[in-house]
Amino acid sequence: MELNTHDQKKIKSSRQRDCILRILRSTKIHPTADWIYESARKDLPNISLGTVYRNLNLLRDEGKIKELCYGKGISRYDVPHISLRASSIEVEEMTGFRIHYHRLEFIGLCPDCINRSEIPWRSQL
Amino acid sequence: MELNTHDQKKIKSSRQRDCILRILRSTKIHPTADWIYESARKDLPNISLGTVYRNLNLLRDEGKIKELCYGKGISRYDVPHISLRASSIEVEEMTGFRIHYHRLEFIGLCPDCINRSEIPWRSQL
DNA sequence: CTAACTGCAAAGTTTTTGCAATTGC
DNA sequence: GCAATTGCAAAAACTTTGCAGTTAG
Repeated sequence: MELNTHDQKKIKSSRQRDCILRILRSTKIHPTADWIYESARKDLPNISLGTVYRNLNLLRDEGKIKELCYGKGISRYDVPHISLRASSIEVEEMTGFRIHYHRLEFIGLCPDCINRSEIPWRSQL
Repeated sequence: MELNTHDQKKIKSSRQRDCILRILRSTKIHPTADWIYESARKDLPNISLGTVYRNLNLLRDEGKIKELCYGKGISRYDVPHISLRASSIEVEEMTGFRIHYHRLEFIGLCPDCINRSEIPWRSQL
């Protein structure tokens, strides 16, 4: 068994995939596969749900879209803790606060500094 | 149709539920329902997958556990953006930075201030 | 006692996949 | 042309639910 980096098949365009991406880019909600399917059928009445799933997976693998996930499906379970994945709603439920906004910062090295092995932010701590 | 706050049934203990909670509290991974089921069968060979699901939902409703969620099940899709759910790894992939740590803040009203309708933090903006 | 809980199996929901036909390059 | 893509339908994967029997309080 060999790993061949040339195995990746080349992607052709298709009206179905274009339609799905257009739908995703023109909505503010985080639609489900089924919502996308119903939406796409207005343009392409014969599109199938299987095609929607195949294209969503393809677009995800390409990095063009992100797959989010809510409380259904293959779920994993954990005892409570505040993590990066905590949502404002979860924080509200935990604290009784009414959350208005949040701020998320990532601190690290830029690509140049990684190469120079500098740690410029450490002196600020 | 009336909403009766006394409708909530009272919870009895059960060996099955105790076992599930014990498993969750003694592992560092985020197990799937099926992993929990297989794990629980070592103690209770006759436990059923349905019981595992019922108890996980019950414990979630009680707030004793959190349901997490990875790339399967009822998924929702979105075009890329940095959101609360972005992980350090995702940020690294997007930016080329090497992330060392992050900071997450939630800003809002405490329970008392909600009642007094004060917005003390607004003057700081 | 009896309401909550259980195991089992069937049903429900969401996603993937096999296949023959179609389409983009 | 030929590989990528599609529609369709069947299968797979995951979760919920109905029911009759069991159990905790």
